[in-house]
Amino acid sequence: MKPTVHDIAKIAGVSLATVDRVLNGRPGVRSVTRGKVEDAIISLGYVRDLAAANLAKSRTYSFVFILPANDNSFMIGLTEEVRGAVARSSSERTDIRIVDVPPFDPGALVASLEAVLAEKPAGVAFVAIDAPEVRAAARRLSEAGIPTVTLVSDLPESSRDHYAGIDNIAAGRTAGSLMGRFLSGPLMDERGATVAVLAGSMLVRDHRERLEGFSTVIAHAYPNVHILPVLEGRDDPALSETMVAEALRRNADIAGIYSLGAGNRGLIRALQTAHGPRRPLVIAHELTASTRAALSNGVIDAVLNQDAGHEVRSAIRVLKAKADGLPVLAAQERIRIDIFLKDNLP
Amino acid sequence: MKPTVHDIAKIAGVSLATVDRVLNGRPGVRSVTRGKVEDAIISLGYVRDLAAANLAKSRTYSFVFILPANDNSFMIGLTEEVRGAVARSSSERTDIRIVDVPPFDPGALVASLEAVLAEKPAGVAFVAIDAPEVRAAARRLSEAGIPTVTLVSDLPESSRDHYAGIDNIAAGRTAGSLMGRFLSGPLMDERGATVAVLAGSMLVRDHRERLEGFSTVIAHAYPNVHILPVLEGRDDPALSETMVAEALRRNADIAGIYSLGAGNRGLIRALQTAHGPRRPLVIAHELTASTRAALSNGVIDAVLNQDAGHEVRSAIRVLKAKADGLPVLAAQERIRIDIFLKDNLP
DNA sequence: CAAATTTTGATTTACGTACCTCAGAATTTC
DNA sequence: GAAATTCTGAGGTACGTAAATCAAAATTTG
Repeated sequence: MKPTVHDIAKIAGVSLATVDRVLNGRPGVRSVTRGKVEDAIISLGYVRDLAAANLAKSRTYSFVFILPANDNSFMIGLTEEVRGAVARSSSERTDIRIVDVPPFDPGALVASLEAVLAEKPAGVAFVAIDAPEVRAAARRLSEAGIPTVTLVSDLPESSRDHYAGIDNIAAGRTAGSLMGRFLSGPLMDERGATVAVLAGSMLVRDHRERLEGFSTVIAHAYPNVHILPVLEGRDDPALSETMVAEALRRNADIAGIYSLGAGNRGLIRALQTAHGPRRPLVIAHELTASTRAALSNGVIDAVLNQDAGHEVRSAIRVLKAKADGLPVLAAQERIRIDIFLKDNLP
Repeated sequence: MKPTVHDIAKIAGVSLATVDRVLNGRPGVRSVTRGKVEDAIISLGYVRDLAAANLAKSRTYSFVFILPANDNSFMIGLTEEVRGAVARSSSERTDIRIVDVPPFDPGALVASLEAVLAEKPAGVAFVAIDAPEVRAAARRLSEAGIPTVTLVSDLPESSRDHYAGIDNIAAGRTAGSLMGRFLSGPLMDERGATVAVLAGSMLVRDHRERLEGFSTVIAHAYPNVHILPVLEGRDDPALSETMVAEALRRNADIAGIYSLGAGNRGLIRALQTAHGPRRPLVIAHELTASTRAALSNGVIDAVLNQDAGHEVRSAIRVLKAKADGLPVLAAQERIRIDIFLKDNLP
């Protein structure tokens, strides 16, 4: 039988009330008595029954998810996943609220974080923007004892408790390695090969990190692959399309394209209308309806993906664990970089 | 406020006892009364509080994991993951027991399943062997109302409730696609390229399926890649090593090796001692200490992996859900094929 | 040493559900 | 219409913990 508070009281020779005071850190216990109770807890190997405790407290975990009101497929999918979690939340004693913020706007994010801080939720998840004022707001949350998790985009060297997202440098390295290997041979002559990079904005940390990883691997392992200046398409379909089309026109010898942002719809349109000597090798990020279709019909060769559903569920698990002061299973919470070819599409 | 049984009683105009009889399918309720209660349940949107119910029943889920006593790294890791789950199980109202069976022995597996059936656990997970008698034993379990999950290796067209493992045909296709792309160019001349396949045994379903996927992609997309007859190394390090060494000696032009079983330690040793004109391109399965090292230092080029921890946790979640009659979140329970290059090693 | 303060015990109620008993009401059977 | 049977209500206890009250004991303070 699992030991209960009653067993502790019996072994320690104190009353239930005292055990309760020790367990819940309430005042009014001499240190000698506290010691006796703690010894009993250890010797019995007591672990609090969380289900019973939550029932007694009639506790619900109230979490807030702050999400950018972005219109790209990935962010829409992410929001959808959080909605799904909201739908399931009642049966899991969680009460999840979604707060929308304008995208790429540190000030708005800070304002949201402040507003959220005021209502003292049991935990906050947000898509970070890498700015000092955001870091300061995160610090105020953690100083108020509110567990915080960054989602998709991290805020390193801050007081966040956890990051639910992929390692973007590793993602860029992986893209670089695939690009190098796929290009070696058929698409590369003795003069080397030229590769274009399409990003959203170099102001966003994820994009910077992916480019960094990509460039590093290319420079070290595939020195005869040349990377053109980055095209910043602001994750906008129309802008991305014209930029890519323009680049293809100007550089007939583009052998590969790495799309590290969310401008894939435009990229795909540009590729479908272009008619160069040969189709460039394309590696993109995020499996959406359009990238999936492009992968199937050979317009895109590989897609690196982060599973938004996993990220959301992981964020919730971590927030819950932190709220309960429980340890986090690191292996379970590591968000993986999925590599999809047309052959392993789910 | 979430509705409770008390609210149902009030709305339906019956007593708590009657509500309880309806909710738990106990006899002694006229169909008219039952209807009133059911209407109230629906109109209130009542959902039973599982935590409270389990507390009242002082219920623990008793699950049994039947695992082959195999000595390869993957199975050892899998067992380790189940052990970890056992360690955590007390705090999750689960009581998991591990049963060892001799590997590759359908009779022994059936005997274990029978023995387990006798003790009526709340759920069973087992690594299936594709044999009619195993299928029959699984049927008896499900007829007894015991949820069953196959782990790592499936038993298709059986009465199992769920399969916690990867799609091995897709894994083989992915390996084929990577092999074809990586080979095209530097390692392939106009005469094409030769590829060797190292398997454990063609009697095991996973291995057959991986080979099937691999061969299909190669035949369709890379017709000038030739696959040598499969080497069956029985997942034994020594045997695998001699078979690979022998093959390399006989076929100096082997450009690629696909290791789809668990004979990687032997394979790596053979590769390290061989000194052909150029290193073959190697794709293997399962990220273990040895494949990880080989990936880092370039002996292996890509590793396809299934995360044993995820499989075990998924199996437990599914068994729990089935035991409670709850739906399963398919997206969460899909086990993915991880592709590791040296650049995205975790 | 008395008064004030702190510490502890005993007891109770509550959370939402399960399960049991027993009495009384309603219905069916003869 | 009486007897047998089936249904229903009222009430209780339990699961393991939280949280509160109030009295009694121990300790510290003046």
